[in-house]
Amino acid sequence: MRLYERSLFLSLSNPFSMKQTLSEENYLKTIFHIGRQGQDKASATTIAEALGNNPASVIDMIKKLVEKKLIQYDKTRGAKLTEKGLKAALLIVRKHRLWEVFLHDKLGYHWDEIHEMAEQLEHIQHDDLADRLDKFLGFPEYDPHGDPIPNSDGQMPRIPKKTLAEIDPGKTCQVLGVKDTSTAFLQYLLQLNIGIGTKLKVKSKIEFDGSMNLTIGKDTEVSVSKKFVESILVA
Amino acid sequence: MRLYERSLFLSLSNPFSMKQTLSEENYLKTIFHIGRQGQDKASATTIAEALGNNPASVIDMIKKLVEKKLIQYDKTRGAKLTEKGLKAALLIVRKHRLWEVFLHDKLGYHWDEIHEMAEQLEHIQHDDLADRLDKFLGFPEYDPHGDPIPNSDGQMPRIPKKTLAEIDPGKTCQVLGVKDTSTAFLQYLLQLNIGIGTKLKVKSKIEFDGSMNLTIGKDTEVSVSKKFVESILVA
DNA sequence: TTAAAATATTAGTCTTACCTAATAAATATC
DNA sequence: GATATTTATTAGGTAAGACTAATATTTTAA
Repeated sequence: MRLYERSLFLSLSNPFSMKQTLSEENYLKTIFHIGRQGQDKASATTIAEALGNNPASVIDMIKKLVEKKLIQYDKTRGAKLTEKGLKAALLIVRKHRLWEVFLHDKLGYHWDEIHEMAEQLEHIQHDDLADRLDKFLGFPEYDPHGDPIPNSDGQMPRIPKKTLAEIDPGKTCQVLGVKDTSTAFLQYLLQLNIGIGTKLKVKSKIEFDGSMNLTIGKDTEVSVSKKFVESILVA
Repeated sequence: MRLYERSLFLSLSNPFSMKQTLSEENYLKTIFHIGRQGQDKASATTIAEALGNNPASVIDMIKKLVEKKLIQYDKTRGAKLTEKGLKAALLIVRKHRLWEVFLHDKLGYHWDEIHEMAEQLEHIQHDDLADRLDKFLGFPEYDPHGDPIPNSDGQMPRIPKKTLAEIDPGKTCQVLGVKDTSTAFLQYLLQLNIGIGTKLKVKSKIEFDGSMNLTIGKDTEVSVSKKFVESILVA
């Protein structure tokens, strides 16, 4: 039996859930992502930074989302999604990642080109569009960046937690995903010919600055930074 | 050699064309559709009716579109797309119809369910998304309602002009498309089992009210109204 | 524990894209 | 051609969602 990250046995696409505006959806998604990063709390400032907005604007929206019972908010503890808000956020994430699979697998875009389009596509509203798309794509479990796709009940397979930084010298591992999905990083990976499934051998580790010497695939050798090795998920 | 409705040899997706807002796009699309219906001019009132807006709001937007050189406007002659506006409108129509093909052919939606989703999908912005989608779908020439899809140069195959109303009694014809894409009409057609390619035989024509008796396919007989026969395109 | 720094919040503005009500202009009808 | 009707336009207003500047509250650190 598969391990699931959480047990939320509610259909993400039930017709009773009220629709959110585009802006509300983006806030819910952001709060969801901050919450799941672990460390940070979803404070007004954190949310503002993530969205590139002013904290004052965030306060306005927080009031609106509390009003709509999509989040709980406490000045010191920050924002937290309610069951209803979580459901909405999971549906948006589900749609985002399914569309990324579509753009990558069906239209042939590279993984550094798909994020911006998926940001738009995730807001397309229709009762069973996500489910139809899911079926059409063959019920993928991970998106092209290795991020887990919530299923129609809001369940997500566990994400791999180990980063390349934790691999010992001499060992070989396989890329499962990335923690950083910025265009700059993805294009760098593309240039190095590293994608999901690529085998990496850790030649040596420099304790001084956390950098590593790697063998990519058969024989390409590169030296990469601490930041780099901490952004790659492996098994 | 194919006949094309117009000769506009400009790429619809050139990177110099400025982006429009969602609302601007909807106005351009509406003006395009009114212009191509033939009879009506795109007056403030006509546009307002088509969009379900107030004429006063339309005037505001007309000013904005004139300012942006997307339309020309004359109080008595109405609005007319400039070359730039036409290009923008054709791209929206192209995207709308391509997404309809996707929803119908790939996700298995019926033709009465796809319009609303395509209204959202047509606004997704990316340089070559339409072209990639076009290729993925096999360069379709018509959407699931029989409407022609502009190619990447803005060219469109001629649309069939003959309606069922023009077919003489005793003759058989084939459905090529519909002039009315309302849900009510499409669901009625679905119920009658009429789709693109369906063969219809005109049994008799009632001169009094323009209604007709038809044989659908092999043996189903129905009586349909004037409004009905004028909404079906045939060859 | 108290001052400095960081965060949260309020108040007031702005833009987009709508609206209503009132007025002006064009068209149609007698 | 004068009047009724329809259409166009202006003026002023609203809601969403952003902003800036000013103020209040927390948190951190001396």
